[in-house]
Amino acid sequence: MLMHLPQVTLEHLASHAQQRWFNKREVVLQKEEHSTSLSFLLEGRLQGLDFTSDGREVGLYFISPGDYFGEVALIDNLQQPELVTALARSHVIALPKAIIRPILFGVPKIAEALCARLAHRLREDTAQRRILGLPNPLQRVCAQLELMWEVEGSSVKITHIPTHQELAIMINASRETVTRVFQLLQGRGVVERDGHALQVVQPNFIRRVAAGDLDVSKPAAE
Amino acid sequence: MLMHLPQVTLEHLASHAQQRWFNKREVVLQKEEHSTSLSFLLEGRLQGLDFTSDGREVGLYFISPGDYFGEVALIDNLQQPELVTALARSHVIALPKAIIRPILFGVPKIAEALCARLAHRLREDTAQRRILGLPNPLQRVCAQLELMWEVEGSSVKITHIPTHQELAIMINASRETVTRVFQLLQGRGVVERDGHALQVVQPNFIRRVAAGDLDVSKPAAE
DNA sequence: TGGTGTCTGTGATCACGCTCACACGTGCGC
DNA sequence: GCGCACGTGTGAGCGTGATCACAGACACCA
Repeated sequence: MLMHLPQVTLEHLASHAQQRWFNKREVVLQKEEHSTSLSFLLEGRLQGLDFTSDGREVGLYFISPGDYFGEVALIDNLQQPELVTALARSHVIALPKAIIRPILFGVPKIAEALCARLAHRLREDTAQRRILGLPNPLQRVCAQLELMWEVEGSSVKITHIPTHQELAIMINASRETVTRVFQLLQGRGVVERDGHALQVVQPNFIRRVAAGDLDVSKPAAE
Repeated sequence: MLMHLPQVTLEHLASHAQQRWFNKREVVLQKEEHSTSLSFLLEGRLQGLDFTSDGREVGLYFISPGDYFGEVALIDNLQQPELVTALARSHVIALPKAIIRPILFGVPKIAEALCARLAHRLREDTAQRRILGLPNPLQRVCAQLELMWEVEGSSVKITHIPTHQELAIMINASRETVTRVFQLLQGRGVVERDGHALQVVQPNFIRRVAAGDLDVSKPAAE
């Protein structure tokens, strides 16, 4: 996004940037706080979350290294709409609002990149909403995994796999149900736990379950 | 949004605009179509919707007169992410992409307004997602009504109330369940049907149910 | 006016997932 | 190393909302 800026501007930005490490479960952006900066995630994993009016957690999105966040409040000058917390120890760099905001709308190329980023987030939200339409938690877990995995050659994996609880609030399921789904998937050798990563051994199985093509109960195709 | 344009540009736009009426249930924007224009709703009501991978409908958002839509595909030059259909006979005006796009990023004020609009949609999506976190359909219906109602003095109402089916897909419930909820609300005099409008007689009741403060079963405060 | 299709209303059934309750494992900090 | 807290695993029970299958209401059009 910042690639279109002249060198001198970049140095200007860099001199005002604040970097900081956040521990797991630490709050990176507080909800309803007044926006003070635009933040970039360099390393780790964050989760945007919110609460229902009756107090239960709702997972909104994950943030991976390279993404920036906190744009919404920066753009409309209103309060931060949701909470952002660290799922793992994370390295964040923040550009003060006063420095970055004039640039966002001053340089057309940047404004366009910003719009593209917002459009992308809207598409992601829609994808997430589609998952929530799935009737049972098994399908939802699989669809969520499909959204998160990274393909490298023939290997499909998810690094920094969230906890069952963190997944559960993304897909409107209870923690126990997510656990049971993982038990099923691991039992069939569809996925394998590997420290903080999850190896997806049979991506097609996941895909078919998510699409509802596969009846779960019997067909253990051993 | 277009208020910042000079007169001559407005006339230029107007001369290329296409207006059209859509009947109820007609498709206004087809999913995965290539974007050709930016559209404005002048009159009526539209719904953005999508389908899960196993084929059921998912309601995403409602569009009211004065809103524009189809921006996402216009911005990122990809396919239209979701379907838009008419819930009632609707009047739509479309500006061809070739005409409007250069202006969007050429005029800083416009770019800023566009960003603000996208940020607003993200906030709305979050609000909708919050609703989906509510545990039971009664709460979700009430929360949805709260999102949609318009306050005018002491009267609270929803004009163009969607059908039960259209509401059901917004809040992940079955049509029958929505019907039963309305039966309950009408039976207690909380809301009243008035042709295509819905009078909200006791907004506080709705609010309290949505927040989970109210136990539904007994307290008919007659 | 009848006729057709879309909406709404309602009962009966049943499986599914939430909740609660508790045990186990394992990592992490001290 | 031990201890504690967090994450995971698992059972039993129960409520609730999806589903199916209709009946009735209403609106719109010929």
